[in-house]
Amino acid sequence: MHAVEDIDRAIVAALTADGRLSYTDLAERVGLSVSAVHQRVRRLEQRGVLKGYAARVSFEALDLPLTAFVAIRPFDPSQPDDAPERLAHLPEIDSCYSVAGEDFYLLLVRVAGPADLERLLQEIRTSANVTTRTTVVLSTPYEHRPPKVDP
Amino acid sequence: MHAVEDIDRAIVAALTADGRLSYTDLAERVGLSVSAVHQRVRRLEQRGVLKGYAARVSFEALDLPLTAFVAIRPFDPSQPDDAPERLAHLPEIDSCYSVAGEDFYLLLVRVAGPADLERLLQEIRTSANVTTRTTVVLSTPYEHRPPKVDP
DNA sequence: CTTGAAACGGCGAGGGT
DNA sequence: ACCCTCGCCGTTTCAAG
Repeated sequence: MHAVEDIDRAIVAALTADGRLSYTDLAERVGLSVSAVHQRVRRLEQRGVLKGYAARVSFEALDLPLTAFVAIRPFDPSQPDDAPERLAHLPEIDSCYSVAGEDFYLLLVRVAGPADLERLLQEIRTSANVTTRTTVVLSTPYEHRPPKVDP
Repeated sequence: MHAVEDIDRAIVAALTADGRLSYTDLAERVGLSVSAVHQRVRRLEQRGVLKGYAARVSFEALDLPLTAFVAIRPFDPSQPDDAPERLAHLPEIDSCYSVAGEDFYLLLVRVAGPADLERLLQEIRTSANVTTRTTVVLSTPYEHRPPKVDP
């Protein structure tokens, strides 16, 4: 997978900050014609550099004000480790990271409150046969910042 | 901030999965006219339920293949705790969570490789006067899944 | 990469239930 | 209050140079 350079980086940076930018705006921002920009975006998409577009939502507004990290490790390490697939059906799980260190996976979860968190933890433990260690998020100073692409 | 319900939930779910859906597609998906959907989306945006739109990028393609979690706590807990602001200038930091538990903050960072991670950790320690405990991410089974909004 | 032209979608006005 | 139809205009998209 090749690196991205020059104008493409500017396009990626702009779309990362505002995924709904029109090709017209994008074109005058990078100094090319609309068609040229359109073509570059399509190439970036089919190369997998741009993987898609998503709306940013307020989890508070969706009644999911409680965020937590859940570190998990297998109850029986000799069994096959398929925790991610076993947990994929739980919509409260935002992300699943396989990590080095004491734990096997780190989950980022979003729930309505402590009661739902308790229910979710029990569900995680029984679904994947794992133990959990949970860290509650108190506030989020910032999240999902656009990566630097200009250097 | 009120809860979101019925049709609005469907709109949010659709835009979370594809932030570039046209109002035409959105309209036939939720069974309303284009104008009605457009109006609802604008209300959701100005109520802050929809906070914006962003392109999803491949961090590998951007030469940031190494992800890690960095737990930090102040070297001197008696000093004012302004770590988030002190670290905000570092573009490698994707997210900053204030957490309960042994640590003060949990950072999600993305870098090009171990050498850059080392540099970043030194920068974090000196910028915010903190100690760090780093967990390297080996792989990411899934990330940023759309929240459930249908029930 | 650019121009140019056709098709499409965004977006507001006005009226109806 | 909410929704629909209608029409204008900007945007997307493709063909040709």
